[in-house]
Amino acid sequence: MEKETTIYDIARLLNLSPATVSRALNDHPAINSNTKQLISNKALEMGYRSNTFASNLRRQQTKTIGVIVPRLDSSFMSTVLSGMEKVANEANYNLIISQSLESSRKEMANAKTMFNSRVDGLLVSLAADTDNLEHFSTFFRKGIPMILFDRVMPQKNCTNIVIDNLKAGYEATAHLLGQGCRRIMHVTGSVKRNVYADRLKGYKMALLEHGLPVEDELIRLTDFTRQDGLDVADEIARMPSPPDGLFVASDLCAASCMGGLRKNGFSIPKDIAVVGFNDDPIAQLVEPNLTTIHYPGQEMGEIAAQSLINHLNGLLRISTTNTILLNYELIVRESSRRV
Amino acid sequence: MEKETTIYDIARLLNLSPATVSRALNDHPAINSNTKQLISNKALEMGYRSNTFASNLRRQQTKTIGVIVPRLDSSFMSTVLSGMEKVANEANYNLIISQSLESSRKEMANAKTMFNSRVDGLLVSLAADTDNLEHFSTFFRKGIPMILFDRVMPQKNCTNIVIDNLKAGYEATAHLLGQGCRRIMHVTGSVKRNVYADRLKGYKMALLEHGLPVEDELIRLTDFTRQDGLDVADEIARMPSPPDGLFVASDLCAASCMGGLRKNGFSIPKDIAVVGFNDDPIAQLVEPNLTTIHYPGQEMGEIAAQSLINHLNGLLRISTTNTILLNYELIVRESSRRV
DNA sequence: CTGAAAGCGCTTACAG
DNA sequence: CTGAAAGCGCTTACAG
Repeated sequence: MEKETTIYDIARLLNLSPATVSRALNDHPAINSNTKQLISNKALEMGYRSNTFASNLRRQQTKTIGVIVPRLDSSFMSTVLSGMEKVANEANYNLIISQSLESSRKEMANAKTMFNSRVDGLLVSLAADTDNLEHFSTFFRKGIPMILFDRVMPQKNCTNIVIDNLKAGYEATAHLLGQGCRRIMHVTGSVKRNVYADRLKGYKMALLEHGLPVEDELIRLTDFTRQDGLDVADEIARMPSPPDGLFVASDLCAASCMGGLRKNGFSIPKDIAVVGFNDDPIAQLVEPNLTTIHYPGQEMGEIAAQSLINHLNGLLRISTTNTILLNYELIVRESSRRV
Repeated sequence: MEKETTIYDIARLLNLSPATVSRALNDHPAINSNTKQLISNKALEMGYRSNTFASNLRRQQTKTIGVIVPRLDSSFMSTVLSGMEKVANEANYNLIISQSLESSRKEMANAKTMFNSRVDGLLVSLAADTDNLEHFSTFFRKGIPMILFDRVMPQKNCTNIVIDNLKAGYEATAHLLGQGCRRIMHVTGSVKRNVYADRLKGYKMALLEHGLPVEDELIRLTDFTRQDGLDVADEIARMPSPPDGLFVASDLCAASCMGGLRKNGFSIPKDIAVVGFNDDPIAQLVEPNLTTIHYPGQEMGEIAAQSLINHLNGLLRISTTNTILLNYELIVRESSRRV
């Protein structure tokens, strides 16, 4: 194992001071450009690589961003992370990624780990049962910036990055109404989370606007598991007057529900039209293809990471009222096309 | 922003030396247990957090593991990463994750970044078109350990973690034969990759063993895209004597192919029985449910990370011949059940 | 069982 | 435009 070259080695060989070498390597304006050239050539030649730890220790920053997500193994989250990775990479930041597995307790533990890793900033999407942001107070006190994305919560000095879930929920429901549905069921998740609460509100708003009643019987709170989808299908089959439209706030769950409905003899979209949410790959793989809301995961990840990095570089302040809304899109496929 | 407490602060308040505080905090055996107690209480009280950068700089290690995968947004890879994260987290290692997007060029760039980040070790699954491991030679030279998983390549001093893809491919094909199929098509990916080459070998072996010919017309090399699946379905529909069995080395592609086949009037499994690979969630969401090979992603991630960490801690040497084989399982569902 | 001292590799305020 | 010097916060060989 060969020894690492340091700026001292370069300095010695070039009869310069380590200070000058350091400045040149960091493209400091005060250094003569010939000297810079000389130094960077030598550095290359000697296979020099900067020691991040020494630099971080000295600069008192880590060049690391912490990411806490509910789960890693979802198609949506993968695209988000992919976007974050891209941006962070380009800006020479590293990502520390951890998952809360939808548990507030694990989220707290993760926050603690991130704190001890001294991340420069935090990118968080909340677990299903998180009630408040108390466990992030250590970050707020230290002035470490945090951005919430997708599953957010209003918080002073904390940018929220979301789509307009209310409007999306409204559009999904309105679409079903436009296809002639008059009795629409909505399957959603924990209403502690903005994403589900807002979609539900949008659903209700669409119904009311069309003079239809909001019936508790037609609203199901689930965990979006495969089994939940099947259960909902069975329930529907047992109902005296089953719904003719179904809006599920998750594609995966919508897909399993469609399977269950078919087993129960329902024809989709004839008997019951279905709309999902997220535009996961699954939407185009089930039969009939699933109508859904396209959710810009990659973009959301990129924007979240970029905003945080801009803030860290002083290029953008994360202020009190800062909410970034991304565009979504209703994508109509066969599962809901009736007219 | 309050100042960070350091071991000097603790030492001063306790009238001890920083050396003793450092040792106590690291649970050094030579330190009196009362002193340890005293120090750790004080540290807690003062909200002390160890500075990893100073420690890493001094110890000349980074406590960081680099991970390079073909893509982040696959269901299989998510579970692998989830397993790695779990193990790394417990062992106080951080993960730097990057994706090659199936490109050998990007994989080289990633390797370079990892090298400059001075990762303690590397966990890699190869891109589709990678021909050799030259771009990792800097790591080999420096003695930085590397473990290959899933898409591997034989390499001195490099553990490979895989399932027996040949046997799995054989079983998938033998299962179709057992269901009465006599003309089986195989859709696979880049045969540069062991996973696809081996499954193909298994497929051929099963055919030969049953006295059936291996026909080039029945072997398709694809990228496993949705479109590839549809194209294969269309090709099948145009064949004078279409296959009665289909083994696709990817669930996602198998699913889109099933959709295409149905559009072309094929009934599954009656006209054509289908087997996929990986046991992605999609397998249980398509109709009919997809027979597939269950692939232990989470476990693979855990074992890869654990092996690397054990090696770094000197608990296990990654030796020349080290290949870890994980168990897989053929899961029979409706897409292939004919008897 | 505890301490003094050196050093890991950088960066930067200060001086010239 | 360049340098000398201090310091970031830890760890550890050596000494006692």
